[in-house]
Amino acid sequence: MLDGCGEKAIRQRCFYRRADGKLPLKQGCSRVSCLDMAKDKGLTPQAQDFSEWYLEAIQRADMVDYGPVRGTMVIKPYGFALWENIQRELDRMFKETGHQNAYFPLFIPVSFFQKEAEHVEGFAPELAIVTHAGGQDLEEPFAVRPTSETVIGHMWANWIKSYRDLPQLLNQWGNVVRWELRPRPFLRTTEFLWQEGHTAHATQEEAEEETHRMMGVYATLFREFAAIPGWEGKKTESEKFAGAVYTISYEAMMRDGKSLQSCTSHYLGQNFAKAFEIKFQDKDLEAKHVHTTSWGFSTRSVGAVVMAHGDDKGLIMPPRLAPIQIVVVPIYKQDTREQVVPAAESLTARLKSAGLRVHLDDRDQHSPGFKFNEWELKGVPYRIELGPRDVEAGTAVLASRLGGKETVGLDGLSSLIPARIESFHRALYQRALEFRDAHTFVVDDYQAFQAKVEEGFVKAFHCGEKECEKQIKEETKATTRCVPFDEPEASGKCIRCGKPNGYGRRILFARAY
RNA sequence: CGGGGAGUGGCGCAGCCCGGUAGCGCACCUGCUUUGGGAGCAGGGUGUCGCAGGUUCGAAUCCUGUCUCCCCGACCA
Repeated sequence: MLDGCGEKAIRQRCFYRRADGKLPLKQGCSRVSCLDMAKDKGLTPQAQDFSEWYLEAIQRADMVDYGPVRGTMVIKPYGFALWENIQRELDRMFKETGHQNAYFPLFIPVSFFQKEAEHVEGFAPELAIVTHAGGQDLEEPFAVRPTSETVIGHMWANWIKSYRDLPQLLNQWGNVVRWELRPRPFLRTTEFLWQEGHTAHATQEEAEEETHRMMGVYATLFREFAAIPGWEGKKTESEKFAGAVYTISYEAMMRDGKSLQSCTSHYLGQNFAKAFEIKFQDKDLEAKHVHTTSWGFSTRSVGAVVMAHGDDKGLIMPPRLAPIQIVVVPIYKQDTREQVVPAAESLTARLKSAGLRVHLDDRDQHSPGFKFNEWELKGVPYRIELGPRDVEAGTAVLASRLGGKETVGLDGLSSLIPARIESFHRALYQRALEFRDAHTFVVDDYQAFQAKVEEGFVKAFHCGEKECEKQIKEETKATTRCVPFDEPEASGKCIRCGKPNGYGRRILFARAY
């Protein structure tokens, strides 16, 4: 029999499928589909298997590879470039809101985690603990940080004496480790990169204001840069951060209708202040505990960008964050090469000096068609095709990743592209918003709830009891995502148990990553 | 940790039942012809067959042990 893509290959992301999208037969496929490869090098369609699509898309776009230890990943240059662009914008906004960067140690004494009851309970199962170092067992084992509230609290206890030392507005860029049982690249990895902000304030009001302000920064990043609409709202008791008084999150919808908790901001009250004795003397001469906050945004957001915008051709990069905003593909035969390539080079140089992130794909070993597909897979917003006919006419073909080609004059390109990038951003956001709204349902009976939660987000009333929430999760796989801030006040009966609603409005449910 | 599957060139697989010294496709390298939507031909390199024992004249293949990975469930940015 023929060999090639057996059944296992289908499951384990052999990239070659039949052109009709059907799974090849176990044996017949084999070579048949392999012969089809030349014709069909596409991704698994999203509608067929979204999670398979995701894994193929990020690997073939060359963003990521698996690390040797389970649950770890290598972020390759193309993926890291996206993260760097996210970092740059966030870091700028953190500084604009008065924060300073600092760095706290990776290793934290295990005993620190035991000082805050909820915190220890929440994080104990996923702590990686070092018990052996320097050739011998350690007297006191230390944890690899899963988050830094405890070390920072410990340091603050020394640093903060007076109300004059407040507020503390700190941010740290770094890595954390959480021993995850079911990892997926970007979405859930054992080690991940993030930013964690930590602030300490004299009053509750000020700390709560900070909690919301920073969620606002995150929302700006998502809406204005990543073009991802979402819902901001408060987490229910069972979904909040371990050790927080309350948690607010940004819930974004992926193209399979599932929710991705894309970042969180916590009001920690005086929980950590009491556990770590962070006290200050106030103006009224009283000794008081500070109020703290923390807020985090991780490389998970890279997964959000992929899953919120991508289509069957691959990624679609939001242009304000795209590592490459425009790719120039010269098209030539041997005898026209000398004519086309220099023109493409000078066009690239002009676009670069207009402040755009441009790449000239002058590889000789690939055909233009191959390059078109590859850059579409990588999600580059705009492509400029430049061939001999164009050079002669002083034009170029401008192709958008959202569809459509047009012939444009070479002279005006440097001023045309920035405007196009802005309209691309708006169109991408609009597209995501329409998708989100088309997949969000207001529901009042449990049967409809069960049906709709398979298609997207559901807004419904809930009693607010943990046990009831748990039942819903078991029965539908859906969890409470948040109590959205912009949801109008209303009253009604709990979708499942019929008791009076506990939040004064409908809350958001969805299956989540 | 419970249930299922798999470890063979970079990737995906065949070979194993019935032991005889490893093969296919893709990728990669070289050359020529190509290049406006995934190019063609010719030549070439690539393996401690997951690891450790055992059986045997001989093990990818049979036996024992062990490790790892993937999928499904309970935790999470």
